[in-house]
Amino acid sequence: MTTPDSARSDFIRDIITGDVKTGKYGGKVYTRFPPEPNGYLHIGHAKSICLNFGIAKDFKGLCNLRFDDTNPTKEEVEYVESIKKDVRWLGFDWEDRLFYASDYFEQMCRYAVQIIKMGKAYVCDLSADEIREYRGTLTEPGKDSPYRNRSVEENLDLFERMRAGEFPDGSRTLRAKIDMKSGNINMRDPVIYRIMHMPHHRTGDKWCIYPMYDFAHCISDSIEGITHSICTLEFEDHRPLYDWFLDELEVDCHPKQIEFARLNLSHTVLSKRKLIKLVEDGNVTGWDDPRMPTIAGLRRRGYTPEAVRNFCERIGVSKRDNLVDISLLEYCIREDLNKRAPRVMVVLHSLRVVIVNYPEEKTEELEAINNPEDATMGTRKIPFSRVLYIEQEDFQEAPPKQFFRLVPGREVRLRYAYFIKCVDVIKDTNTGRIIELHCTYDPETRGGNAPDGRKVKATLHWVSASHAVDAEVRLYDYLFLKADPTDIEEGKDFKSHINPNSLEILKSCRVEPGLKGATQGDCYQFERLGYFCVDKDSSDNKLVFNRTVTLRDTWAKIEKKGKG
RNA sequence: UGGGGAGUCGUCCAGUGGCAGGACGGCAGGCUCUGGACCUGCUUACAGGGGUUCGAAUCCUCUCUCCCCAGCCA
Repeated sequence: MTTPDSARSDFIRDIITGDVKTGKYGGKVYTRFPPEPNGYLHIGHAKSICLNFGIAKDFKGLCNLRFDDTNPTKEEVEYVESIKKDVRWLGFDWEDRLFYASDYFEQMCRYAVQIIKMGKAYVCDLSADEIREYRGTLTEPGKDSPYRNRSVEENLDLFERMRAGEFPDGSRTLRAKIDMKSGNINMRDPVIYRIMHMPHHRTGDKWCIYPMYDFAHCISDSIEGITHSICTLEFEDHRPLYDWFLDELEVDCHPKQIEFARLNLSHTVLSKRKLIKLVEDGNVTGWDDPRMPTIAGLRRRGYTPEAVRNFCERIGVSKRDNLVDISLLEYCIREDLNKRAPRVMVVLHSLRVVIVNYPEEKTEELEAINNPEDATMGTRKIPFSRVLYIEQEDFQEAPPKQFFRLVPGREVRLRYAYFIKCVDVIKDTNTGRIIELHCTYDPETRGGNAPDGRKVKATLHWVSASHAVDAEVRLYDYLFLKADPTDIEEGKDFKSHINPNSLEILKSCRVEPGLKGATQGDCYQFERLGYFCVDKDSSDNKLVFNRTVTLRDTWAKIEKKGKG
């Protein structure tokens, strides 16, 4: 309990280690992940989840899941369910510690009364606009509300009647009496309760006043016995207020708030507002669109919890503004899938190949390795016959020098099968388009090796035409063309950088027969192409795959360089 | 121009008085029945100026740049 379990270290763990050493909080460590149920979780939340649950684990403490549900106008049950699902999927367990800020409304109300009695809070009749005017600006101090000096009795009475529902929305607020001249605007008599005649997803019609974040959050933390309240940088100047409430209330548990920089990921956006906009405007099909950086989107895309957790570990934690390159995320999923994904052969853009010296009716079963990284995954049989499909881009009639795949007259290997040589290119007489290739095979090279030791430069993936199963494959690309889509020109919005080609649907791909019956979530490496998983739209009649990520593609780089 | 934060390779994170390091990316090789994986090497950074010190990314000081805050959102 004195040092973290793992070697992992960051400035937050350092602070906590210090607190544990000095015996602060009795040497205990207790954290919480406090989402507001007003949207789906995204990879930025994953960073926070890994941090909070990870710290609890490292220090042998606990971490609660708590919904910060203090604003009934934006929050929905759908979101709490999705959040629970996503946290669980990421691999974290809150056990019996599922809480809601709304569980504490009664206690918060008692605390509010206590602060009023101390003369440190008052009911204010100013309108929202007036409060804004009185607040001053960043450079000018605010001025006191005319209601600031109401008597404790009057405040108590008014607050009681606010709670009883006697006043309309927006007519009054309860405010902390702190300092209208503070350089920190959060301390200029912040609102702590507002009137909202609005049913709450958990408390129903019980309340018509709801506490504000600053009041609710510190109290919730305190009630739960949180020791370290970890949040993002924008709450840094809320910390004096967090501490003010807990000091005034003289609570037993006064957690330490520590702020870290939120994650920014290149080529995507991570703000709930913007993500909601993408969903609502139909730029994506929903919160779980595989292009979305949401946990639900990543899951559907084929990301594994291990890869996401690993990513969160690798990006580290600090207080600097950051823009993490999405290539790191891709590296993490490739690293994971390379070890676990069975290999399989699939042709995306098919080109017909006839092996002219192979018997018409013959079919043979060839043995293929399921995963060269893991011998325990065994082998499988794949059918070979006279007519095959290969990838269109694996053949060129007039190739550049570095192209070493199939060309007229050249011999290449069909993976796990035979060496073949292209002897004829059949074209459509009208369009000139290549329709099929005629090749010969060398029977001596069965399995993929030549007894005479001769080598070929390329190995192609293929599928036997008569045995192939049709499938739809969805190829995804970055949602935004620019690394930082929020970096925009005057007068434009983040949508101006959206990638119009972030989704490409391939309707008639040919997959090896063994893939028939693959079920939702199954992931594979399509050899030489990338990692793919079975989408939820897939059915027995129609296979649908999502491309999770391509393989590292050296050839694509060479090609690009040639063009660029 | 008030308050609060932050500046280290292209990117992210370490280093807190003693040779600036790791990861990703990039580049170049090796190996290979996936132009994959794996292996090797290389590239590149302490925002700037003063000062303290035998010695400074680290301490002091001045400056510059960037981010956050004026919701009855969180």
